[in-house]
Amino acid sequence: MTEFNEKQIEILQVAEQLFAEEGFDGTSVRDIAKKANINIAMISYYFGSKEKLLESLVLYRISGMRMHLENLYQENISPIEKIEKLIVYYIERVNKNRCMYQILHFELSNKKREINLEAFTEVKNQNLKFLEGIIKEGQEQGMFQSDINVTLLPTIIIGSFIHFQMNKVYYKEILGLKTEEDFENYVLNDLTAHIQKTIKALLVYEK
Amino acid sequence: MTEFNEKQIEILQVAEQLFAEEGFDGTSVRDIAKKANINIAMISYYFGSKEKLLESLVLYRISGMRMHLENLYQENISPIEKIEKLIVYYIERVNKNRCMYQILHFELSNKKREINLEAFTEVKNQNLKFLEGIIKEGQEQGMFQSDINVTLLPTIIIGSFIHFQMNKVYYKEILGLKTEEDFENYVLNDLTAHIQKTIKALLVYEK
DNA sequence: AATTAATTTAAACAAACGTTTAATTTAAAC
DNA sequence: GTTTAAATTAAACGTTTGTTTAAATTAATT
Repeated sequence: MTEFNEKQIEILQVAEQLFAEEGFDGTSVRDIAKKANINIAMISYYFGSKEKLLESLVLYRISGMRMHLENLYQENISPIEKIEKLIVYYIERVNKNRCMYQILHFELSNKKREINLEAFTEVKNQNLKFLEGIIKEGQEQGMFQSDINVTLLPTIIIGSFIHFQMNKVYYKEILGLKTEEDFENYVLNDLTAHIQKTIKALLVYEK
Repeated sequence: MTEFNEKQIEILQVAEQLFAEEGFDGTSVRDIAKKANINIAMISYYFGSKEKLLESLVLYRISGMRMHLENLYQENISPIEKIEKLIVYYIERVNKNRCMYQILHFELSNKKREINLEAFTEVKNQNLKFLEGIIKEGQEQGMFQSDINVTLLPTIIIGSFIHFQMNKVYYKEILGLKTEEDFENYVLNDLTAHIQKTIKALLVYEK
């Protein structure tokens, strides 16, 4: 993969923020150029086109999304504690890459552009493998139930988190979270704890 | 509220599909006019502008989104069965209004347009009230735990569902769902059951 | 110091955008 | 049947869009 120089990374970061806030089609190359303090032509010069800028951005971000779970997997703690930690990792990753997730969320369901998501699929599959390992360990120790749909566990974790973020305005109002800080704290404490509790409950729940 | 005539509803439906598939900014009034077999000027004539068309669309759809839960609430079944049914209702509603949810999901996080979502908030709050009632009933009967964060229950239900829909391509591949029908069936059977199980587990889970 | 390559610029390009106009057709009211 | 209103049309409006050009500047190489 081609590396990006400082100027290119600056453009990528500005583009990421704008694409997330205004959408890809809602952002013009002039908007990007203005915010990044560069000439419009630099976008074509460096990336080829606006669409290829998006492709570069997706590639650039996803390559840094891999979670490093090897250590967690081998830690000498109970499977239930591993699950708790894993959920924190999941949420941290989605939270850190909020903008990219927002962009992907839209692009995934947009019929007019097709972006290569192999790298993203690979990351997800790898995380799923780790999760499977932990679940299996818990099942062997008799702590978790046997009929667990592992594929749908990250669905709950990430889905709940993203839905909460997307409906920020609503949740801020209904939960009485006045500042951005209040919201951020709620996400990292209450919401995370709630998701942890949910997954743990599901793992030990018997019909 | 002003009623819409047949022609207007036709335009609204076409616009809904296109906005969901290509995004608001990715859809031109010419696209809408072409697909609806009308002249471009008719959009301004009927709705004023493209933005006002979106406003009309949101209003038109959300007014029909209210779930009618009065009967469910009074049915002579256990709280746990009520929860199961309620989840089916939730999923049915989101599934039926998939396009609108997709549009809202994007518009909610788009900084450049502000759409009035009072009606949507009202619908959500009302559904939350019903849910609260059922949870309370279950708690009084000693079936549910006492420390339930009711606000975050729909978050899990709707968030998981939407996330699953958004990542359709990925899940179709990983779950071996070949046709659209396979996918739809998985959603209405497996995914729904999984969400039901998750919520039930959470309600009875003791630390 | 001279030459080559890489970067940056302002200007121009055609195409597409949302909206408006003024003329025409259709429907309704009298 | 005439008049008035509503619906529909093609054409044009001024902007904005993404991209390209060719000239100017800066950096790297010899």
